[in-house]
Amino acid sequence: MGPLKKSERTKQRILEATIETISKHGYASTTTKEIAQNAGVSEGTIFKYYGTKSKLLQEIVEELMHEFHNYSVNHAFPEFIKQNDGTSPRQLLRNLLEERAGFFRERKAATKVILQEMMVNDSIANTFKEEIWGEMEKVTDAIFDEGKRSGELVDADNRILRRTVLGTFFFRVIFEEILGVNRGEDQIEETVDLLFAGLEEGEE
Amino acid sequence: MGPLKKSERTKQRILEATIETISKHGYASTTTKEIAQNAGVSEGTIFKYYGTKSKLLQEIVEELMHEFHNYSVNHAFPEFIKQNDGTSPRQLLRNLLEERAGFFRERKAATKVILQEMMVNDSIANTFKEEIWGEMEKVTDAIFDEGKRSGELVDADNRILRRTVLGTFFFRVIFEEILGVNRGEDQIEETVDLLFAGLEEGEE
Amino acid sequence: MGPLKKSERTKQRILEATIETISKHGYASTTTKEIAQNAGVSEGTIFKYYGTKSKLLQEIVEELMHEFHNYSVNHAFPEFIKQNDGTSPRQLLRNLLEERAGFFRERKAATKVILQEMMVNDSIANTFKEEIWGEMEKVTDAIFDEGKRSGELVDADNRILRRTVLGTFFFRVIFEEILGVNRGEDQIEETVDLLFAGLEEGEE
Amino acid sequence: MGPLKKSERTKQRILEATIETISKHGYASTTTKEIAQNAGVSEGTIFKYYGTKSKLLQEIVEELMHEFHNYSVNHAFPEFIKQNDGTSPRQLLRNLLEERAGFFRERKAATKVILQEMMVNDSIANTFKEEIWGEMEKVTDAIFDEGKRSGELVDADNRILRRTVLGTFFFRVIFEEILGVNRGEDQIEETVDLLFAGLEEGEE
DNA sequence: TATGAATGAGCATTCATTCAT
DNA sequence: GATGAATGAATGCTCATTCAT
Repeated sequence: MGPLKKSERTKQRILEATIETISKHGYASTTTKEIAQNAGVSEGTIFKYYGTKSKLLQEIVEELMHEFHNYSVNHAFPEFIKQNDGTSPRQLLRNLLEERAGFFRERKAATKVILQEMMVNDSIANTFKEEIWGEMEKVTDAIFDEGKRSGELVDADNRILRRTVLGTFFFRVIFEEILGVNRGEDQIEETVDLLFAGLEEGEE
Repeated sequence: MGPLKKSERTKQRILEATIETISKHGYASTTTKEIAQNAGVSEGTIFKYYGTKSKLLQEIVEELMHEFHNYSVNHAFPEFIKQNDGTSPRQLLRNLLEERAGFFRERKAATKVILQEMMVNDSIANTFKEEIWGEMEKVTDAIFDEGKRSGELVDADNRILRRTVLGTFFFRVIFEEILGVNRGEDQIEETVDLLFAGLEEGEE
Repeated sequence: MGPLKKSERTKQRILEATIETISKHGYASTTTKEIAQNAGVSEGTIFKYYGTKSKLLQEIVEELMHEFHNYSVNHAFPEFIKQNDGTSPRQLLRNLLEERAGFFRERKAATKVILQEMMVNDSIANTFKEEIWGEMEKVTDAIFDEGKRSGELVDADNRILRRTVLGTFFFRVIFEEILGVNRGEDQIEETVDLLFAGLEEGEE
Repeated sequence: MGPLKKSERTKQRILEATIETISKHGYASTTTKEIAQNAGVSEGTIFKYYGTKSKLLQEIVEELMHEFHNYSVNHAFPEFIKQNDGTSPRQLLRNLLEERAGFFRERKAATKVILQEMMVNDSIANTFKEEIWGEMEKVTDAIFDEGKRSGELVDADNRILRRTVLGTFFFRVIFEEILGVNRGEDQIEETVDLLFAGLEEGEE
């Protein structure tokens, strides 16, 4: 692919400025004037390309969903299938969570925008549930079911297993990365190991 | 105590309508007109009692913090100390999380308001970190340290233990209760049990 | 007359607070809440006694006009008539201006209110022109005419004589007393003497 | 110079409408809606150019002060110095007052705005005292001192001389031009002559 | 293509006024 | 007689949006 046309570069600059700005103050408190300043264009230009302010938000959501979907299809699933021969559930989840944490970490601002707006915007909440959550349900179900089938995993309700694994994961992504509580330097790997081994000291 | 004075009742009605309304659309998108309608008072009355829109938000945060603090001091800590003789860490955490989940469940709308605004309002983020998170760090540290001392708990970094326990907890409170993903009927108890036992089937 | 009834005292307190408050910020920028606080009563009480905010202003104007009128009839005119036998115009004006300066000086705040509102309120401007200015025209005309008849005064148009005398007078009252420019300690007497003698050094 | 840019013309139209409107009802009673209608623009446009209502007032004051200062430096002072050889104080004051009366007469509305607000706005009162009054003190002091030195002027305190001359002047400007009392057709010249000769008929 | 001038509906906030107690 | 609770119309100001150039 050749270099982007000038107008495409302008569109992109606007989108980036929008993500950056909204992630700081929220969609409703961000003005198109502010976005225009941060993007280095006039307000008129924003409306030329995106029509309305709310379409800017839609665009952010759609872009992230699209990337997430691509990522799943091109990255996570093939990997999972490839390893499906002998890799342990522990290792599979380790890999999965490590990769997805990376995905969101590289898109911290856009992720924050979606988390913010998810709470006040039903359409975004639904998109999240269907696209992101739905996808994670599918993958984890596959891992859990296979793990239980092979006897490697405790025989618990997938919903509870998922809460444990993804709760820990989202806590890491949301609270630690974005809000900055409980901050540390570790890899997610040791957390997964802990989950698998349990918090209680095994007696022998 | 006798019945509230009329003006106190009005103040309370306004606050409740504010919580309800903001929790649905977010602070910035909620108009004082909307709040007034939902509270059944005139806009003027809102400003008579609360001065500015942002003080309404402050009031919500402060009230929740105050209740949380009272709850911790009067409820959680005494309970914890009373049981500190022989109760296992597993049981202590079960009790703690069950109670706190109840606290937030009873204040679902106010909790949602704080979660929303935490992401765009530094002052609220800090209040959360100091008051709520700080308190939960303190209690869990006490439990973890004592558990490790008595050999009942695995010897891991408190930060990682906490991520596992509180991640699972907040996931339940935020995602399940408020966003409605992964919804089910269970008690938090079985999740704690699972955490303690580990996800992996012990071999025998 | 016996002591004022309680309600009369309250009315009076309100009026005084109104004069004091309006003289500082102007009628339009003064709120009834502010007046109520300064008078130590509730806002409701103000409306009980005066009905509307603008009637408070009317009342101030009317009271000052009434006092000015009383003052003229009971004080200035009899004095002027009594002295009308041989007193010089110079002495008559000295007395007149000295007394009226005293009148306004004792009612500085109310005078300021009227000067302020005169510029934006036609009804008050007319009252001023008719009551105060009209009266001063009448008295000065009498003095000027008699002075010219007796050959003691230069034969100039009364309008120009009046501008000289009353301009100097109002300058003193308005600018010096109220705005504080050109401030000093002198009596108005020497100014009148200067006016009569002229600014130019007579040659001899 | 070419024609003003469109935006400059709009700014100017707003300022003129503001002066005209405020001079009629006073700053506090004038609404931005009213100004917008009189200027033929939308309210938004006013705020685009001036930010706040109070900055509009500031702008009026500053513009008048700027013009007055330019006028003094470019007009009055050079004239005064040029004539400083043999012109009599009487003639100098005649010229000075005639010119300044013209200055204010050409800016009647803006002058009225400043007089109104001077009484309720300390910052404007100070600007008036420092810029306008201060300048007039300086010029009149120069004339008075030189007049007294040359023996052409009576040996009186400058403050009293000034009250006589400027009182008469401001009376003319404020009361006659703006409030319409004592109205006539004359030039200020004869008033100055009267001041210099004195009100009293010289005996010979 | 991109701008900046202009708009007007909508917002938070104020304040004179009413009225039950 | 006096209060304070409540009102709602009006205000200054913001901001997404339009459009001529």
